[in-house]
Amino acid sequence: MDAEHMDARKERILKAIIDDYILTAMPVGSRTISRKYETTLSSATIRNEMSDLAELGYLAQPHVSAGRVPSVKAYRLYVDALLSGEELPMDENARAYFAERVRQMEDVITTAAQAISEITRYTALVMMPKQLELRVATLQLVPMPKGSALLVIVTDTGAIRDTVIKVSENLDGDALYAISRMMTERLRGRTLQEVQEMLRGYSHQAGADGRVLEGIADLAAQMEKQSATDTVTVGGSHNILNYPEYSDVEKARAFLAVLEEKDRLMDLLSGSGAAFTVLIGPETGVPEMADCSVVTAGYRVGAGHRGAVGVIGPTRMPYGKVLSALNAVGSVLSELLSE
Amino acid sequence: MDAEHMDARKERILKAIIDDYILTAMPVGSRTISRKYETTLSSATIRNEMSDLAELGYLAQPHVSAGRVPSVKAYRLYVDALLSGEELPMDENARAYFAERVRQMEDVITTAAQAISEITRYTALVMMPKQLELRVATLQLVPMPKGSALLVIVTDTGAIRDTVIKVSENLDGDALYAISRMMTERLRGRTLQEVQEMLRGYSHQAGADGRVLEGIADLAAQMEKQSATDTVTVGGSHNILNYPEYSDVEKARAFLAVLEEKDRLMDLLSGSGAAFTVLIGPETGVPEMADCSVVTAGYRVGAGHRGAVGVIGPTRMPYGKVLSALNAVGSVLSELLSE
DNA sequence: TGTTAGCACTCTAAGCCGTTGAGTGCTAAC
DNA sequence: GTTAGCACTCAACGGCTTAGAGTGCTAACA
Repeated sequence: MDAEHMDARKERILKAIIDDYILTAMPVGSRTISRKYETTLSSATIRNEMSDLAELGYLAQPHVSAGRVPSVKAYRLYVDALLSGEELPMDENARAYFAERVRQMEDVITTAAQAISEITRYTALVMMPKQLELRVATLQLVPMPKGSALLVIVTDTGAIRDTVIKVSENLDGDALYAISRMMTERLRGRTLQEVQEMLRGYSHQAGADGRVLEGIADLAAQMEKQSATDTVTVGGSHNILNYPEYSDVEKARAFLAVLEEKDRLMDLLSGSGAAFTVLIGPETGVPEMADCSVVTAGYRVGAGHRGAVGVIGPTRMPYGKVLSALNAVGSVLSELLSE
Repeated sequence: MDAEHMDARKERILKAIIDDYILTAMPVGSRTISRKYETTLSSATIRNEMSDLAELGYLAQPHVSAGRVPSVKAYRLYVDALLSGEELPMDENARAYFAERVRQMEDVITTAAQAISEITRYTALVMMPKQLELRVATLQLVPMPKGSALLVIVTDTGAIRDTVIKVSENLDGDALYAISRMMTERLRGRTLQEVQEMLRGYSHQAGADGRVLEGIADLAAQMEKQSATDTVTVGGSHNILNYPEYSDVEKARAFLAVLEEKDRLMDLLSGSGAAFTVLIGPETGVPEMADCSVVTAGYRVGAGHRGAVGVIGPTRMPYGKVLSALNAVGSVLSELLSE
């Protein structure tokens, strides 16, 4: 039996099977296709075609008297067709999620994760790439009640971080501003790394309040630590429970446990660097997600740097819709973070 | 048949049954008690006692040939004994969780939720009470690259909120500080409500950059909105999957759905106002949590105000351990937030 | 009077059919 | 190349049986 090659009809039938399976999560029989999709053909004809498709490796049978289920190879074909198609449509209401609170990078990232998970009803991943060589732009002390002050550091990229430190009770707003000015003058343009080195040296000297110097060094260290490594945020983690693939609590637990391991998630997101990536089932390399696919889209953040947004859901997911959602959120992110 | 009254031995047996059930989640038989807990008594004797306890309403039988399961009344007795006992021990390593990042109130709350869920392996709730009448203490603009500035508002209670706003490109650090000083002078001591009213009035006038005024008003509005209502944070929500009570995905989903409804959670936390509260099963009034108990502990936050920390877990939970964990985290919170 | 051994009884959980129905593969006719 | 028809397979389901856990009761004992 020569395995026949794909022709247009086979492709149509395969697509119909995938579409139906995505909808129902149940093996698809020849009658279903004959009645719902290819009404001009009888179920027997569909059976012959399905048999060929099975031989070509596009369909699998859970058991002999069940319908057919798309294989990884089938999804691959399906997705590749999608990706090579014309421009992806853009889910338009994505922007609405960002209407209000655009504050810091972290907020934007969290909002994005929430937006994606709500739009798609799957688990969302958002990756923020590391930012090396952050340089101090401004440093300021804001007076607070009771001998405290809020230390704010702003970097050249616009990242903001603050912390509360103790200062002498007799420093008023003007005094704190004077210190801020002086420190900004000295530290502007330095990398976080340099700031720490400089201040650790100073701190034994006299001069300004030692606690201020220490506070600055600590905050710089913290900022560096947080920004020197890619971070990934998860949204809608328990959406997975909505899908019959994970109606077994054990499987669901294993899945959720993987979501806690940020480095494994990183591997999923830091794909080829292409605009879109789709990893299907075993391609993810994560056994606990054998029934899942990971769809990712890149977004620009400033010069050259790239982040990624993604979705984890059952292999049978409406890839088209997911891709447009990611496309939309990715664009909004590029826009917000490239300013 | 007169229902006998409780005596010391009945109480011991009941406690043994509860302890065993907490451990195993399986109906407890008379043999188990006779061998593991009351080794001097035969199973027949235990059976007689258990029969009495059942008649008194402390034990239930899933079916006639199964062991006994503690009733709500039994848990109540067990817990009340616990609560009226001597001082609760304090889980000592709770403080370790707060070692590093003590920044804003929100951070503390989130950390607390995480700490509780990790210590107990249950779902944690942390309630932060509303703060009416917040008054502005300081207001400051920190220069940022490219015609932006970071607007920071600090209240008399030490709450901090910031937002990025656009300002004229030609305002340097000193100019921004001058504006900050002026605005602080005018707004210090005003409630957030008043600030908004004043600024909405101004904004049509000339004077300072209109966008600054608008930014301040917006931020004040946001702060007020956030602080005017009790908020509740959830940690470790999917810990529930660890327990056989929720090995059914449907039940687990319903449970997780309730966790999203903050107002229902509020009802659980805003209990009697006692130091500790335990709601057992149906006492929670949440049908989706019929197999759960809610344990809460209050903590002080500033003058008079009270927040609450809590745990949601299966009715058969080690109440003693949970109470000490909550006690410990509550104390740390009181300490951190009363400063 | 309280404790215990013994025994009959009950009821779930687990395994074992037989049946049903969906869906296939193959063949023969169009 | 398409289709009707038919034999065949296999999971899912319900009914049945069995094994085992645990009870309640009774009678004997200290």
